[in-house]
Amino acid sequence: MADTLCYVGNKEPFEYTLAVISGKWKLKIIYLLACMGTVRYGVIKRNIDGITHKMLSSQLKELENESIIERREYPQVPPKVEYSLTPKGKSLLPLVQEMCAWGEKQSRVELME
Amino acid sequence: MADTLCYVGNKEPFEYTLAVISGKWKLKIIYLLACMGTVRYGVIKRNIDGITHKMLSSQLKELENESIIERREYPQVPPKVEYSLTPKGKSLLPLVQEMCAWGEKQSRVELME
DNA sequence: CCGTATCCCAAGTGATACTG
DNA sequence: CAGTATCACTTGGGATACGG
Repeated sequence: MADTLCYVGNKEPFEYTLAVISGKWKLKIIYLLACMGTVRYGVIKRNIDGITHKMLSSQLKELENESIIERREYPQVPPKVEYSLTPKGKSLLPLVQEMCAWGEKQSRVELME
Repeated sequence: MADTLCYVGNKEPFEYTLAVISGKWKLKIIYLLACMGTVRYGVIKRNIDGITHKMLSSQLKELENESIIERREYPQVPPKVEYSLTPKGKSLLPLVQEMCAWGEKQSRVELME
């Protein structure tokens, strides 16, 4: 089963991905940006149920540090900041799609039982 | 960008997957079982760095409740318990593979920069 | 509007011991 | 060996206020 999966003595690829996407809200943020493209801070906040100001800020900053998302600030008053996926972030789209596909499949399976 | 991803008013598939795989150690456990097949409790513990007895127990139980893994107990002394992926768990393999592939790709990208 | 700092509580987690 | 219970503690993260 394992031959194409297990990197003997080299679990880094999997661990690396895990490190990037783990974080209470990161995948949700990535998913949202994948769906909505370029969006303002407030829009993200309103679309992620239950997230607090503090958590959104910190998660966005971490994703930015990992070059998954891009932060664009407009020099105006009141401030306007938009976030979007970087190329690296967009390269996560297959993963996101796989997650969607799996979730869909499961709901179909449940219906059949 | 969004057409194949965004389920307007229906984020359930993504959220459902998220619910299943989120948990501090779940993906690591799934990955390990994907690599090693059927393994005993103690082997899992020894192969996941930093996990405690309590955490491993609770995460295994949750994954079992979600039908991702199967628990098989042998009626002997001392006890022997083996865990493995269920069909539902195995259906997560593409996701795990995608995570591995992405991690690999990133390490190559970094080398080129 | 967006970001950060501070305070503070409680859920989550570790250590330990006990049971089957 | 595998699992559970208890207790104590750490720390994630919520509420709030202030700053740019």
